Amino acid sequence: MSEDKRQTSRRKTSAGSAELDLPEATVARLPEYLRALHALAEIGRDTVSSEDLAAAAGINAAKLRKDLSQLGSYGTRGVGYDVELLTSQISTVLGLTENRAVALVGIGNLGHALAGYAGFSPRGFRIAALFDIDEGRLGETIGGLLVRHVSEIADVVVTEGISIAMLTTPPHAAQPVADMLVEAGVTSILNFAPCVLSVPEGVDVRKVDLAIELQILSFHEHRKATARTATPESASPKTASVNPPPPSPATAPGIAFSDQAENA
Amino acid sequence: MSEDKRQTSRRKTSAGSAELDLPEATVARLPEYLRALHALAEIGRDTVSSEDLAAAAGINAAKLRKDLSQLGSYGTRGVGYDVELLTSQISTVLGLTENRAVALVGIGNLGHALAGYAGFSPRGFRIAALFDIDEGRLGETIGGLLVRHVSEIADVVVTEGISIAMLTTPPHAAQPVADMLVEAGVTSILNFAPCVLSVPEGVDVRKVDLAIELQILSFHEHRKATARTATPESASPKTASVNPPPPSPATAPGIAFSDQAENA
DNA sequence: AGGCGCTTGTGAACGCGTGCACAAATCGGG
DNA sequence: CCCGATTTGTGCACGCGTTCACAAGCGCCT
Repeated sequence: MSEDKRQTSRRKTSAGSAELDLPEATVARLPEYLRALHALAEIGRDTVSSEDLAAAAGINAAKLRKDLSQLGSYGTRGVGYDVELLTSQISTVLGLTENRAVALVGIGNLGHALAGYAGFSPRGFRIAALFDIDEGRLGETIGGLLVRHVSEIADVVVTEGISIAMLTTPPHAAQPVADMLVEAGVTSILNFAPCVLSVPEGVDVRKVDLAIELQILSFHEHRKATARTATPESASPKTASVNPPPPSPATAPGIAFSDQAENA
Repeated sequence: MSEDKRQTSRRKTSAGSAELDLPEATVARLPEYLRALHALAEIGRDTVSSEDLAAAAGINAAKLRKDLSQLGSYGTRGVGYDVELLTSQISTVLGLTENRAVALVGIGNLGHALAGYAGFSPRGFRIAALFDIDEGRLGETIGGLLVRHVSEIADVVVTEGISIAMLTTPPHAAQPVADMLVEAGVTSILNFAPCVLSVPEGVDVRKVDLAIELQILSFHEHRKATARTATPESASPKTASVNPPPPSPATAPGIAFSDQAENA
């Protein structure tokens, strides 16, 4: 994400906790593998081939094997991967062994929804504090959690041991709030505000901008539309795209896709 | 996103609407440029250098120039880019000249928030229909919009001319709903459910998984933490990362970063 | 009119990520 | 004990994306 390229160039510290620097692309896929593994465990699978796991994660099998090998993973040739072991391995690498406390700043429309979202806790996170600047929201409790004033960030972040924060304020408030969070000791921010954040080195920022996602889709829509009018004879060949045949599992072998929805 | 690599390999159709196939990475950045341009226009700038615009978008200047050049853009050497012209260009390429109608399926915690989110309409989108399967929500209106039953998807998508849908259902419901949407003619889906969707060729799916974003941040937290304990002498050199110096703009030249928060 | 400074646009090198294809390894059966 | 079926782990090549550095172009000032 950030421009930080330099690594400590450490590989595997002698013994204790294996320390390794994975390619960013691999890191971004590990959570998806983890989710797929949970789904597989829930339907009773105890081992998986790379082919099956890749299908469940929506990813190329070779890519998955390379990812897991870089992780120093313990698969068994001729058999596959042990679901439980691999789950544990990835969880450890991602630092999910402890439930991480997360702060949420900006209890507006979106913040309210995230505060009540049940999908975080089974995946390693616990929303430990809510903050807003609006006096009108301060008394409110959401899911048994009190909405505090942003001026309490410094105290609460320390006492709750928070290192990750989600930012759902209006864009004009995002930078000052980010400064407060960093000052308090937060070193990772998930930014939902449509603006660029400036943070000191050592702090990671990931951005989620829903309008941007839609605009990217819009581009492809635009391209598809103009391609359709430009070459109208291509409306029949094979990719009609509108009213396709029964949307059956036309994707991959292995796991039946109706099963994969079985996760929380 | 999907595995669809083959392009129509079309470049610039003779006259009318310029047709060009941009690299995916460029497409993903164009919306960010657009947002930065809006912010610049709001503070009165009518021309921008690639350096300034890149800073406002949080991106490398050379990358920005290459992106815009691929777009066939009209900058002026020695001066920069005309803000209004460039805004219009990018908007056209992204297909944002018309306000696109978007469907939202799954009016739960998150869906409710998105339905009320004010940030879509100024960026080219209009939420035109809400759907849910839960009887309890059917009567409800959000922002003057009625929550309909999913069985009405087929009708409403056609009459409203919807081609993009956002999916905020629980994961087990995502695939069947996606099938219904595709069947109705939707060709782009923004999926918030933590599961893999199987769609026919010609349909684009983008996934937004908030827990995954947190898990990626968690990895970096884990790495930073172990690096700190492994080499405790590095706690002083320069990147203390906790309680850093006054979080001043320690990032880049060009635009003062205190200005960039001024966008809507 | 001419020169100078500034900024764009792009050619070229580099590095990362992806995908193929195969050797190595493991299990089960005969 | 050996053999074949199966699946992992990886060396290698290719392509995309990023970055640098510079030539080309534009405006302004003298």
